[in-house]
Amino acid sequence: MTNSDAKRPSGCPIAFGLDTFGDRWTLLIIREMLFRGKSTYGDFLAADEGISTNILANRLKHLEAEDIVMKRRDPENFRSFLYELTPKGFDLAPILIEIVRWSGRHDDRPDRLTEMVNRVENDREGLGREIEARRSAAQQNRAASERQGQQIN
Amino acid sequence: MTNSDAKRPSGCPIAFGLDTFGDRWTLLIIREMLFRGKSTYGDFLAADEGISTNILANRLKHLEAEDIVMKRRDPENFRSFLYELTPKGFDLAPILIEIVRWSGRHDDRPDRLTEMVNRVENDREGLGREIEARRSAAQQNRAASERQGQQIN
DNA sequence: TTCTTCAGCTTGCATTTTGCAAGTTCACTT
DNA sequence: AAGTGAACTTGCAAAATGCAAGCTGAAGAA
Repeated sequence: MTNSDAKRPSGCPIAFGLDTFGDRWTLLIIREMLFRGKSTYGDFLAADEGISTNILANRLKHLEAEDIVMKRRDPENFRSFLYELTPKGFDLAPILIEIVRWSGRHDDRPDRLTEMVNRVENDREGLGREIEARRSAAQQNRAASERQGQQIN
Repeated sequence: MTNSDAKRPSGCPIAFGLDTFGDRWTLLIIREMLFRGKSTYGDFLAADEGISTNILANRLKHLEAEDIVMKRRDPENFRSFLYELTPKGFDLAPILIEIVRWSGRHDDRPDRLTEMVNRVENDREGLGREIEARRSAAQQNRAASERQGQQIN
């Protein structure tokens, strides 16, 4: 789906955002990339929530079409692919961080994990640097791929 | 749905948030309340995106169960109801604001409306005050309702 | 050079969720 | 007593999701 065939062409930026990443899985895939440095199809399949393979394939295709992720061959393992966030994808970080903060305040289940919440509340700078590092690494990779005219399929 | 019967009990705060408000309609309902001061079932039905009545009823029930909205009779029109955000609901504001900012940066459709984006980028303080005003008005109303032991159905 | 494995999908089908339209209830209004 | 407006509820068709099984193409093993 590109921007022009949005399901809800209401002009509202909230609606636009939800049309782009507002389903039950997309932000979890982004989380894997942004906060956990994951990058392969198998990584995403292995995430705790158990996304099914057809949905994952569908969402990755959608995210590529939206220019939120880029797919390229893994230069170290040529039968695998790497999915990496674009700048547009990295820009989703503040949204995810605010979701983490909200959940940290309002999830009162006894067994909730607080690692990510603690990170966001007590080491926002460190987290920011980590994400920034991933962002510039991704940029290096994009540049390198372009230099090599790298094939994608 | 209460916190304890989450669809994805992974312990991740992102997953928790998505289980609570991560469908295609919930945040649009919240938007009507938070940014547009809307409060009735009819208001929500009339929103641009055209939510259907059964889905709306379902989501409002869910939001009430999650303590994100409260429902009470309209004291000025006793056959109508008012849906108002709780503090937990108001706390969603930063998430919506970050979605607006992201869309402002990345929605490049020619006909996109920028009113809300402009507001967020150029009058964040004014917007903050407006939301804060709604929050304290809601608190007054909750207090008043409790004083009167107001019935809800 | 064929055989196996691994990563990344695609396909088929049952279940669930969504969307649309029509009908119901209850509190007023006339 | 009949009518109207607001807030739902119900029934059913269409779409999305979830699960399991199968396919494909690159690498490494035999």
